[in-house]
Amino acid sequence: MLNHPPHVGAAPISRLGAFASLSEDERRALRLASEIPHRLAASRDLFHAGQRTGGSLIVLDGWLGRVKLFSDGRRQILSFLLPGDVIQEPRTFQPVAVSTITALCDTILCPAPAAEDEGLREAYAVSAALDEANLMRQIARLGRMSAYERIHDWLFEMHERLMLAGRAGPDSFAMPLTQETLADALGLTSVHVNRTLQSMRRDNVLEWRGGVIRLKHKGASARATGQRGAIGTAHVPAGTAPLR
Amino acid sequence: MLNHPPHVGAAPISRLGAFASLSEDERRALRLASEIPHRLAASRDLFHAGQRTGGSLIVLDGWLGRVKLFSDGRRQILSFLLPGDVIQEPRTFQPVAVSTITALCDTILCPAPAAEDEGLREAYAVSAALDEANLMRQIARLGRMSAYERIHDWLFEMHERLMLAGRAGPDSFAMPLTQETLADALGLTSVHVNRTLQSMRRDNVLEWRGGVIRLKHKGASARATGQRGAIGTAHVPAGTAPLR
DNA sequence: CGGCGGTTTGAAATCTGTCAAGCGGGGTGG
DNA sequence: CCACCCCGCTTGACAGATTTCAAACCGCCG
Repeated sequence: MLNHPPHVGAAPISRLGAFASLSEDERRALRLASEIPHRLAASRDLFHAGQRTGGSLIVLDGWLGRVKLFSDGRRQILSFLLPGDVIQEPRTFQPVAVSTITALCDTILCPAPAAEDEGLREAYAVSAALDEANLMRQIARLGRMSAYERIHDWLFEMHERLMLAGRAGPDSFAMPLTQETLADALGLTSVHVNRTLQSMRRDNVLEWRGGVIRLKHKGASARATGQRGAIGTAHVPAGTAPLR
Repeated sequence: MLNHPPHVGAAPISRLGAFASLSEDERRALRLASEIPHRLAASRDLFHAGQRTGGSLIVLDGWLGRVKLFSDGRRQILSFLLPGDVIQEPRTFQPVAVSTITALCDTILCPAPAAEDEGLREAYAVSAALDEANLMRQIARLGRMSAYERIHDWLFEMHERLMLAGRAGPDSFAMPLTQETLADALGLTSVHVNRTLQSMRRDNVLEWRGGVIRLKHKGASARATGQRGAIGTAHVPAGTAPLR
């Protein structure tokens, strides 16, 4: 019982319930599923060990990442899986797995109840659509944003998503990742992530202490790196606004 | 009849047929659908005009791109839609459209036949799975590859995909895009794309004349930009290999 | 206390972007 | 038919962002 915080099971209901109205049966199914949690220690791979569960999974606690490793050691985190997120069962015909799913810190997962009814079915569909939108957001981030903008945009995405799962305060959230991991997600170097974070602290955009990030000026927008002219003056790019 | 080359209708059957075995009925449905083509002129948006077709579409000819525009003019092409590719009907509950689909050159589309049978259903599913894999490949490309590697990897992806649609030779394909467009896809500047292409020509990696790209050394791997050491010595990163 | 992982800092190298100008082909209109 | 223009490709010089390499610092745990 004390194994994990009491609210762990709440994330899926909070998130999926925000996507579609769930029947009492469906909520119960989610609650039941969360009673049979699987633990995955930091830096362990999902699906690599024999732990094929034969179905989709839901993240109850901790962060996972879809990771692509290069043969020379470079690493790119393609996407993050946060509490409440659904990990779809890998399709059998899927072309050779392009990526692995790795626990970025200690995590807890549970099986995703089958969508026998309307509510869950829709919730899963919305969840999948959001996942895809987030992949695209990640592409835009890597392709056209400066380091400063990338970090800023990423922090807000994480905050929005954690809010959905009921895992974030109005302007803060627990950040379990290392700067190096962040760098692997944003296509940067840990050194540069560090420097950029410092400049954000100087700009009074955020605080990061004791594993908790606090975003300031929630309304205000980001300042572009050090760039000048057309780009430098202001704003987070359009469409970077809240996704839902 | 002479409106468009005779083989235009072949792309969908070639590509989807490679994903699942299609019944004669299904092939006929595809052939029939391609008889009612919609044209979309270069730089026009899909779904923006009133041309909601009420269903999914298939690309018969030309290239489209899923594009994200920033308020300050920056542009990122998130993904490409080539002949034979399926454009899924935008879901109604989809969070505000993050992207637009734009014709990158003159294109021809046709409605996608409903998947009433096993074959097409699976073909569409595989197609969607591949699309997702390609999004991830794009993320890895933007996040961890040098300009030289990005272009190289991208060219090979296009070649592989065009092969599926029967639209590429064993080592060449028609390239309808401008270097500027390529830059918007790879998160680079047209100037830098130009210089990098030249260095690839010097390295005898490719030829690009008269709108046709010829890839040399198909087997051989890329040389990293000008980097030295661990990375510079060689190879396209692992997993960059053919997807299927 | 020593070691370890993660964070900071500094200085220099390199990649990529910016600005600006020239070149070249293809199409259009006179 | 030719002048002209527009667009896309090229080139050069330079500025700026990000990486690389190396070392120091810090909190924490055994």
